[in-house]
Amino acid sequence: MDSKKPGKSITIYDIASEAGVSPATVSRVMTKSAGVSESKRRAVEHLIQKYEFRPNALAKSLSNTHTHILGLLVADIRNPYFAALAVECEKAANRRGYTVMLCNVLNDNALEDSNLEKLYEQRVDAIIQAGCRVDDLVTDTQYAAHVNRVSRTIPFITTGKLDGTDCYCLNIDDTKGMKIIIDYLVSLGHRRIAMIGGENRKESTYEKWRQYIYLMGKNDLVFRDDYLQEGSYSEKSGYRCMNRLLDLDIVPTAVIAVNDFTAVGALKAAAERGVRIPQDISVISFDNTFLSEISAPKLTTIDYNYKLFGEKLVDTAIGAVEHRDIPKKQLITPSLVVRDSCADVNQKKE
Amino acid sequence: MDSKKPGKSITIYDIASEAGVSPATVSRVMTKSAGVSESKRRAVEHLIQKYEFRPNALAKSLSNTHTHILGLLVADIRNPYFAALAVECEKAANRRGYTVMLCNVLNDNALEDSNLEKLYEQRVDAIIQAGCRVDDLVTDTQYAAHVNRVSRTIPFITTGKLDGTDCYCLNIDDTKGMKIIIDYLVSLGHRRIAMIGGENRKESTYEKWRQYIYLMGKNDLVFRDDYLQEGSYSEKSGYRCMNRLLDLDIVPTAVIAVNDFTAVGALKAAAERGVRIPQDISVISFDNTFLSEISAPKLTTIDYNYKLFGEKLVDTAIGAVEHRDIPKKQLITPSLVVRDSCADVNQKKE
DNA sequence: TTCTTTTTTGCATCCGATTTCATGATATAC
DNA sequence: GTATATCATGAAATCGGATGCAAAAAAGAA
Repeated sequence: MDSKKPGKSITIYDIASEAGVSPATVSRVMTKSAGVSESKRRAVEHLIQKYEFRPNALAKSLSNTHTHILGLLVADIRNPYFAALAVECEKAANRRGYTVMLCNVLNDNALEDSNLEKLYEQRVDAIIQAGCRVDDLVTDTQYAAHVNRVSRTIPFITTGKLDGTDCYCLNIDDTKGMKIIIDYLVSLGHRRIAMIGGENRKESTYEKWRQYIYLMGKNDLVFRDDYLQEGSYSEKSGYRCMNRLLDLDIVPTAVIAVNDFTAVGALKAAAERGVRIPQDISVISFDNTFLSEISAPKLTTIDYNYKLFGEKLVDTAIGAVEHRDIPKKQLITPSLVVRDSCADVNQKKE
Repeated sequence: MDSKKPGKSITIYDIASEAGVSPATVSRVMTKSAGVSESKRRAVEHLIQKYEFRPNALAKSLSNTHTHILGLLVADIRNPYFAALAVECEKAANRRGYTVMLCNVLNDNALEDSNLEKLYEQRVDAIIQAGCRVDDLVTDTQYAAHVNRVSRTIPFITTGKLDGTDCYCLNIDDTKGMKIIIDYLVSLGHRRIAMIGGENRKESTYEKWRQYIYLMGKNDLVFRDDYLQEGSYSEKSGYRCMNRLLDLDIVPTAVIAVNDFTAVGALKAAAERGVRIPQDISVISFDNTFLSEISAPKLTTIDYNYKLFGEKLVDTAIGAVEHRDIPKKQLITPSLVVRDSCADVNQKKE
């Protein structure tokens, strides 16, 4: 039957008995705590090497009530934005001796709830939530209550706002991001600027729109309702929105895409209709995922500084775990990455 | 100080004492095991509801020696291929009551080793490894030894081959994949077929090349050394390889890219030089990630059936955990997804 | 040498579940 | 009404480490 799969792993008790010491001493060696004589320490260490002993993390966590695991809930890891963020979180966590436990929400509320419970049952030290329902403009109160229950025992960090809960919020400063974009386009001489993609129920998109409209007015630029094309976050959506813009009587000279996917769709629509980017129309987007590097032309885009973002997320989580005094709200300032998709309106070259 | 962060979660003991029963009874209710009177069961269930009691998974796992967690080591989750696979693994695992613990190797051997140890310390029930060193043609013997030690106690499933270890291997049938491609191109009348991208030290790439060369001969097609352009797996590499092909005296009529990234690079090179895809040259690739959907034109590509792949990976893992009789080697048959990047050579339309 | 002080060491308990086993309570059979 | 089988229940051990505490050993002081 299970001829060779007994595979019981060895324990500090095994080491202890072979070394002729107590399990407590082995434990002290493992945790490098003081008060072990040099001779016994060496004896124990030798056996640890010999058997390649690796302590059972479950037992460890059970006894000292922390797991050194951070739960990370993301909307969908297949989206390069979340993948980039998740990797940076994992790196940052690793550097600090923590592990990340990743769960995908996949736009499924039931799955989001069950993942939340799973992380809770695993007694992760903190939960970081990026995307998902937390980004919705109007907080689902039942969900908020759910989060509140969990966050009573486990620190909760979110990239949304999640009103009515006791969470740490860490956001990208979308207001500033949009301002950087508009300033840049204005500096290139653009006056007819459109914006495509996104859903108004999403906090960050809503903020971008609001800021877009505000800055249109403030800079005395052309604002038309049909220059703000609502959609979603997909390439298809960008394609559709861009086509609608290209059908207008007066076509904009610059298009802001809500994210890289949308921008890629816009590029495709333009290419199909023989509209040259950036000579005829400039395109600029948010996210700076690898898509902006591989698209043709490469996209000028707002970078979220994933490394810093991930690091702050993790630091906030760990800080909360260690009861340090962490601000409840923090903002990350984005920056502009200039590539090839924007041009000066006055230098349209043939 | 920690004014409101005591947050001790409740236990079966708390429930037991309030219900006036023993912890054992509470446990029986939790695990839905038989032998609890209806009255006590209801009393306990009521308290579980009331306090929203969630059992400590650590304690549970410690006592019954399985965690219901599957470790998943991937090369880099930012690569859409791994993201697609990871999500399918997670879904499949969830369906079977398991959780996935994901770790990125990020092309860093030390990180790969430490992740392996971390998963071992967590006592995950099984480890699935996709990409990483396992895909190397020549197995690093030291690494194999390392894996062997872990796989003594934890079933190990890999998408590579990993000679000299006791692992379950689950591969894509690249031989068949290449045959499907060549057959398809031949059916479209192509005779000058090139192949770009990949590294010959990677098992799956090596197999593709070998099969490509073999089928060139078998089908009596044009084979030239410079039609096989070695590179890597990036968009940049595809771009460079494609340019090299376009510089040749006799340009191929079809190009096989080792993956979607490479194909996207090839499309970009072609576009820049005014070469139309697919009218002038057909491009076909492996992977079928979302890139093949958003590229222009959309890519005809080999699909790996991520759902089935993830499912088999997870089933193999769980099967091994449960000591069921699982084949040590399995193959997944890929299929062709026809989109817009290949054309019949005889119908070059102006 | 004897009395302190300091350092080592192990015993025992805890963390929070599961599970075996013995016991007491019920139900069924004769 | 007694004997037997069935069922419900809790006490206690277990999983594998961490750690407070007291005892033992070693080191220092007088």
